[in-house]
Amino acid sequence: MSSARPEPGTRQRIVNAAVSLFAEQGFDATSVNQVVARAGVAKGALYHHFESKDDLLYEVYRELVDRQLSGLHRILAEGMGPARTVRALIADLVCTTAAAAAEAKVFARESHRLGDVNQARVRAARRSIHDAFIELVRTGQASGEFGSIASPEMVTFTAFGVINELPVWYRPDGEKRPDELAAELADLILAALKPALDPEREASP
Amino acid sequence: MSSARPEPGTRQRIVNAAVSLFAEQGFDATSVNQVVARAGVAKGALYHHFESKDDLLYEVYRELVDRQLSGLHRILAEGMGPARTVRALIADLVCTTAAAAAEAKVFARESHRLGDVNQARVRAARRSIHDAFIELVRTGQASGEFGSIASPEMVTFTAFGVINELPVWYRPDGEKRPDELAAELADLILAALKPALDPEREASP
DNA sequence: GCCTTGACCGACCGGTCGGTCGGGCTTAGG
DNA sequence: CCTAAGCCCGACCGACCGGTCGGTCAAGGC
Repeated sequence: MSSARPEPGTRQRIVNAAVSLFAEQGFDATSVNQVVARAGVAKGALYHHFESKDDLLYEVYRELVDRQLSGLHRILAEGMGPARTVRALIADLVCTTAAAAAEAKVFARESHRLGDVNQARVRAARRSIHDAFIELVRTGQASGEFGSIASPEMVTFTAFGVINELPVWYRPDGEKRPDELAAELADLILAALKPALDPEREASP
Repeated sequence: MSSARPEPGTRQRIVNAAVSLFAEQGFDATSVNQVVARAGVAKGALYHHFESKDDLLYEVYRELVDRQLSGLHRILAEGMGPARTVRALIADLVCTTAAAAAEAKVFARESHRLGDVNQARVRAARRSIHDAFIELVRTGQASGEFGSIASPEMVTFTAFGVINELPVWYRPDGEKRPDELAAELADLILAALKPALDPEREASP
């Protein structure tokens, strides 16, 4: 009973300590001694569960990317129209990022420190999310539901730009909840995607 | 004569080497030995011109922030309306960032590694640019020239989000020139700032 | 010709880093 | 009770780091 979170277990404690320290100081500036100290374990325990310091960093990335990818697939599977899908994707990404701000901060800052193999893996996943968003905008523009003021790429870079920077300025105790921020951002992006308002075509009554 | 750029001089050579290495590998992962090797000087030369490795990093920041601040003041001094000012600011920031992509990459990634004093200085400058943009949007919304779909803060975070991420995806040999990217981004932001088109109020005939 | 100045050199230093390894403690099977 | 296996401990290692410092050398005033 009360098995909610009695104790995270050694491995998870190490990951948690690493994430918070990496977010505070950066990956290179954090020593493994600091990590094990905060986790309350000895160095041997870390190297029992992880191959290297880089492996530990990769674990952080893997968790976050997995979460984002599963969110993407879940939303795409619902088969909503472009506008509602864009809104849902933004909401999911913003809330996920806000809820894991420390991980996201590390993610944005230290991607280059990953080894070649892991870096390629993370980049590929990242890119698939990116491409899905581009394709979504393109589809909406082709069907006329979206306007074509900006290219799908620019819209996507913009949306992901804010989201990636979110860990920098988001404060959990701020005045706006993540879902409010998400709604506002979605409003902004969708406003920029409003079709040109030339009243010809079919217009309203 | 022909004094255009005969040789950058020792100090500048060190800065250039440092910027490129910091951009490639990150600040911590770059040793001063690597810097002096690429610059083609000895270690003593570096410590003759700079107090410390951090001082060298600060030099990079100072140059970039100075350029951005002077651009901001120049544009604000022209006294154009909100829309044209927003467009000019975005154009300036995008082009500046694209032209100094390596510096901007370092800037975005390593700000936390600066010492307290220098960090405060850089943050203050950064923030003043930020605040000027927020104020600009707020003014435009108050006068009715801009719509109020999104808060000034969100618009600003969005604009600076793309710009800060630009060094990640911008390629000098890409198909779009920086000024084209800037125009497209400005179009996007201004489209999101279009006033609501509710036909009541004064409307057309 | 001599002396001062400052840019630059590079061997060297104390300290810290990521990573290792022999061993202890606990649990389960026999 | 003994054994085996997995988890974990922490003293320790060699490499390398940022930074120092005594010295070299060319330029220019006197």
